[in-house]
Amino acid sequence: MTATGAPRTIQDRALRPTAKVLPEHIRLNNRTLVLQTLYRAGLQSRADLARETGLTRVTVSDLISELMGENLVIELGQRQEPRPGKPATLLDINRSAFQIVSLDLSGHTRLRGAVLSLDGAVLSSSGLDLAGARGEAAYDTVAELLAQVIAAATAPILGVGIGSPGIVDRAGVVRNAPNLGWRDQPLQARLQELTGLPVRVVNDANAAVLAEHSFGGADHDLLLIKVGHGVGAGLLIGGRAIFGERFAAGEIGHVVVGTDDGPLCACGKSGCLEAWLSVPRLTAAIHDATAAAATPADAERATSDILTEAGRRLGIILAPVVGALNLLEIVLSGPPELLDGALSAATVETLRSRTMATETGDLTLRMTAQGEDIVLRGAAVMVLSAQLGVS
Amino acid sequence: MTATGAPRTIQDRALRPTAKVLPEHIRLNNRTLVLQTLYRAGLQSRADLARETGLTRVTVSDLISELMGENLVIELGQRQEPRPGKPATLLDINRSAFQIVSLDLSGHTRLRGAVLSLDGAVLSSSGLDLAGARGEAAYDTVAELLAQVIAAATAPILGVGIGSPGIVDRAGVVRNAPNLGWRDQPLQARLQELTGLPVRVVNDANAAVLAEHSFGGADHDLLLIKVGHGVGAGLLIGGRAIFGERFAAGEIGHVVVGTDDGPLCACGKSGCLEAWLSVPRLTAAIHDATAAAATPADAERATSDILTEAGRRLGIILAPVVGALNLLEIVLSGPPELLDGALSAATVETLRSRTMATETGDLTLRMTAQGEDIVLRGAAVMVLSAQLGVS
DNA sequence: CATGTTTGTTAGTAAACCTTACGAACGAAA
DNA sequence: TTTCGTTCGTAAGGTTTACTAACAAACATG
Repeated sequence: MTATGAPRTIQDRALRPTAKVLPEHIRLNNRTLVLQTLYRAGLQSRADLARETGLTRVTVSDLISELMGENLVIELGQRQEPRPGKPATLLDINRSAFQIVSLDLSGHTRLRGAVLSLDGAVLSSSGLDLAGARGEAAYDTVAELLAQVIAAATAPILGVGIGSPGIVDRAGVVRNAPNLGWRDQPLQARLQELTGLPVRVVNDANAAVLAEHSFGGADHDLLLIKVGHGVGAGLLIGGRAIFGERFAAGEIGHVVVGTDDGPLCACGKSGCLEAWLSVPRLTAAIHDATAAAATPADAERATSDILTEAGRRLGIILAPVVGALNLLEIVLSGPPELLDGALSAATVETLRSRTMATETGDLTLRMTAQGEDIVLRGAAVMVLSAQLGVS
Repeated sequence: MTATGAPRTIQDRALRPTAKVLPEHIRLNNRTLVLQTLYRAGLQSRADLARETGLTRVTVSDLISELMGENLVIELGQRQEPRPGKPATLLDINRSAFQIVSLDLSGHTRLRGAVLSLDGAVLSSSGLDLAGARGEAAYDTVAELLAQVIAAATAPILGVGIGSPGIVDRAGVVRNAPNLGWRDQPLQARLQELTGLPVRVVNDANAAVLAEHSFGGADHDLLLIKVGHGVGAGLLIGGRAIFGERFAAGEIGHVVVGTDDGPLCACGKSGCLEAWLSVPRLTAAIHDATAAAATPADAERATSDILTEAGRRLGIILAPVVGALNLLEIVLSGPPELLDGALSAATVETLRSRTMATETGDLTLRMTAQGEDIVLRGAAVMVLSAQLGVS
């Protein structure tokens, strides 16, 4: 045989096969493919799904009957458009049959929880003050909030998604979360045991970037900067979240910015990003400047200067990341009154001036449209992805 | 049904299914799995492969007979170890049946080519001076070198791998390579047409990082910095190369370092990484300092200072990337007399001092062991991956 | 009212892996 | 020397999957 006759691999599908594949895995893949297609577009007939997925009508029918048996898909009557041929039976995900429970543990003092629809809409929400609880007390507070939210659900719960600050591994163990006083806290396993529901625990910034991807119309490569009590990042490359070898990807709060020192940080270093950009630092600086200002105009100018400098610092630290990953889309999440103005303008300006113009010409930086629910919705995406393969 | 009864997906296998799967895809996956297992470990029996892959002996036998029919696998007699039972028939990839042709176009003035074995060993190599050729003339030079190397092969050629400087897209079109005077040069398609062989063209730094991964024992997450006439990076996350949305990932040469200006760069900005770190800049600076030095000791001290500062600059620009991606392994490729000493020591020191110590404590930075053949071997990895699914 | 089109289903086929069973070849123990 | 248990590779038959082909139902249109 000739060399050119050497076989092509499924390289486009998965770079290297890491496990054997059996016929039943085919079924799972195609089943999920159909579910995903239905989830994204909604209201389609079996024939539509066949055309969209490339499967035959026969196979789609078979998969749909399986999904209907599990109450995941329902028929919604016949299509009304006047067309030749037998009218199509419209299908959709049974969007009201299940609900998702999400918790956001990233608030410095207050934990939030919500019941969400399968579409990611917040149906009801509640909160609980952490009241300085740490360690096991913090866990108890989380469990109490979770019980509250579960009780508020009005349909079977598909699963529980939780966005936690700190370093969270793939098994949902919170390796380190200083604010909650947790080290190696097996939150996912404990809550799964406690509730009997499927639970997924992820880092809050990673949850946020998933929400932006699924509900914010973001592209496959996306960097989300979450500014709050601390500063963290969530990174999506090729539609996949990046976790890092020690699950600490996105932990850029304590990376030093620039070569001219800067404010002292709680971690002991000078000029960390968090020392420039965290909400407490910014509000304190603005407060001080406003108090010292002679006129309202002076105060406004001083405020703008502070935000511009913070934005510039963010741009300085992001420039190498944007260059190395060739990122085109950056999203900011946090208080819009701080981020959405002089700060983000300075960040874009700094990024453009410090990277190759030809590559960053179409770089976009914007605020998230998800508002404060971004972590809750991202945690719901994790549940959808884990339970249905859909997102 | 209950929510917990909702089906699990193949999420661990592939985040979201993007295409239908047919029975024949199973075959391809398992066939590649067997080939890969054999490629990495070598000299195994069918029963060994069955145990290793999880497939049954029956299936492995069937796949092996298919692979033997394509001359990709051969039998090598019976295992000699005294064990109970029927002795095993040892198998291996037919490593001498095919060879790989690689080109490295990243040299500023000289193009290199080589014939490699399936194991990535350089069997013979040759070179051709670019002699200032640009555009179509540069293409002709590449084609001439390729013909030379192909003629030197002593077995059927599995494919041609090429590492090119500049921005290369997934189809092997060189979007922009200033040194060669190429814009939107469809190098892969042209050379494939010309030679009738499968051709893969990738960016030189991306090829290098693949070589380090496959032959250098590197982990799944890896950043390779290639220092030459310019400075580029290749990035591997989860064992997959990162290309970027505009295929410009790793183009960090013209990202500005620090907040204190720096040398003027050819691109017009001040303080670009390339202005600190490229080989021409370093050698010129060292030359000047040596000439100005009063004593050999002064010269040595000045040289060390220059290299230390360059290393510090590299550390400054890598710190945000290392933090954002939680990288633990960085490899340098380039002239060891410049990189392997004060420079890399300063880079590690700077990285440690500018990122979270707890996360970068086990960060390693080292020179590549691949030497100057790194791009050639990486290009060969591309061929192995594309043609056999093996690497 | 006949015709063509579209939908969803039924029946049968091909491909892939699996389980079960078997002969061949070997070491160890009776 | 013979018997037994082990291991290897192969053969036969079964299961799962999706495909092709064919068809009835339901509709629009000329």
